[in-house]
Amino acid sequence: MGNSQIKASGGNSSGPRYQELADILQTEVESEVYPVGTRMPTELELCNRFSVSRFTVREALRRMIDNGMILRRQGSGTVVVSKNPTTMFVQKLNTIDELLQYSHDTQLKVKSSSPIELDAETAQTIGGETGEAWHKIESIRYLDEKSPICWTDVFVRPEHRQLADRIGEDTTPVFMVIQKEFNVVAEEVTMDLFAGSMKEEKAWAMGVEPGSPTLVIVRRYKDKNGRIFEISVSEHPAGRFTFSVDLLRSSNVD
Amino acid sequence: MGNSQIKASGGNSSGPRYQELADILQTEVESEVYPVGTRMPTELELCNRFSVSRFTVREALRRMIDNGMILRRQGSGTVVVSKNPTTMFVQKLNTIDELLQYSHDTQLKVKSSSPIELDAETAQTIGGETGEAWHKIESIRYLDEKSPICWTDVFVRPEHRQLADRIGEDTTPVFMVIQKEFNVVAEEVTMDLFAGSMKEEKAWAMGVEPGSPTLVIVRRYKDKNGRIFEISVSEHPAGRFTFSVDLLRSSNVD
DNA sequence: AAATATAATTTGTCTGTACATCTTATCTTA
DNA sequence: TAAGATAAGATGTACAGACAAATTATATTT
Repeated sequence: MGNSQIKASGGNSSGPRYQELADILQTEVESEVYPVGTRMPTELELCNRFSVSRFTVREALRRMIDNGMILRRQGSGTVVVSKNPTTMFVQKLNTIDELLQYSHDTQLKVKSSSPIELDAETAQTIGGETGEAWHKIESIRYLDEKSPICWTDVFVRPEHRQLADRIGEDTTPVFMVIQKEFNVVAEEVTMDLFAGSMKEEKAWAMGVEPGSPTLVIVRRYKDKNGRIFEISVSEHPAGRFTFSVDLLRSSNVD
Repeated sequence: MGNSQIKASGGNSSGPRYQELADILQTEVESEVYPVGTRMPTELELCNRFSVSRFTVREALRRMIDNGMILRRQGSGTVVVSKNPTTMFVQKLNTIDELLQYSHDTQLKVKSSSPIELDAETAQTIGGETGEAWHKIESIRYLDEKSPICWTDVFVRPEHRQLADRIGEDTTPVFMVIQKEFNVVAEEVTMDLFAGSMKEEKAWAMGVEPGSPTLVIVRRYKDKNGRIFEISVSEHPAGRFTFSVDLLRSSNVD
């Protein structure tokens, strides 16, 4: 009748029961009692083994899902996918344009806009195929009239070239414009950051000596099929821009 | 006796009931029925209002916790902390040393180790107070015998200076050594990346021309009290190191 | 009036039951 | 034998009840 227990938390030692259970199961996965790739016991089996209710078992397993050790599918069962708990640090972004990290009142001015086929060097840096057809938009980002922050080359798919006109109208990031206009969603964004030196033709526009140090940031935006729909290459002269990453230890890791 | 319901999922339309409920409450938070800073109704009140069990309510609220809209404290209640669901992109790190992004077989060789008081310039770059007492460890990271990757200055608290001897013994990252030896945990890691140029005294050690471009990475490790227990400043000559960030759109955002 | 004890409130943990839904194995039939 | 229907098994959703633990409000005492 659902009221046979005497004390809810019979736990004598530390925290809640499901946490104890999660710890035990976690240890067992680590020591390969349940090797990666195999199936874990069913909920009912765990209930019997530990003499707890399904709630407690599920609560324990939920924690193991959160740190990426197991994977569950309705009807099927529970499979071990990783020996050691993943996701130790998480970077949270509150708004979508924290991705770019430029203050909201910077402005992008388009210098040129033309279709290109990737040469070997460009293909290398942006991570594409040589000869691939893209549309290249050269632009400069300004803090105000006379303060250029960075030179940015934006590469978009030829079928999206018409958005070049829209850039600079407001402060909306380019990939946001694409998302809205062409109904694609950035599921994954990859960023590469490395040091470089400014080439002559860009140097004068940025007001620095040719060959002076720059922070290069390459951003690749992928849709849900893994297809890259935008690549941007930004070159920041030394002293004008700092890229910050803030990582928090994920709380749901014990 | 706990068996009065006829159908478990009375949901006529779409998904599970708790998801519907979460959607409704989410909309209400967005439209400021429950403004940020105020308290949401109690579980029991929500149970009555929607004629559902506590399970369903808690399951709905769990989702709102996950996307950072609400915050709950036992005994107290539920407070709204954000109007719009946060965490749009999440960076997952599988292992703790993915933070450093050096392949596991690189080696750190200590050049010098001495106590210092921060001068104005150093205080600025590492984000500390001028005159503060730290222990500075100068080192170089090598891929192999003759291939230096970067110059790294590590700053640790004076009380942790003895670990300087341990560095380079194995491939364990410095902050991991501190965590083990002194029982502190890195709850937050902040990284700043920017462009710089290599100073003369370091340039010859790295085998590059003085003033050549570098990628500078400043890492700050904080414990649970927000106290910084390690700072490292790494300077990578151009072409030897790329820092990559991979962001995934968080799934639990509807 | 201030400090302390008590009660009420609210979320957290836990059990038991029941049915839904998806998956997989088994059996049946063409 | 292969395709399709059936049954069994596993996880998902949902209900109701009970006690635990933390917080807050109330009453009591000094």
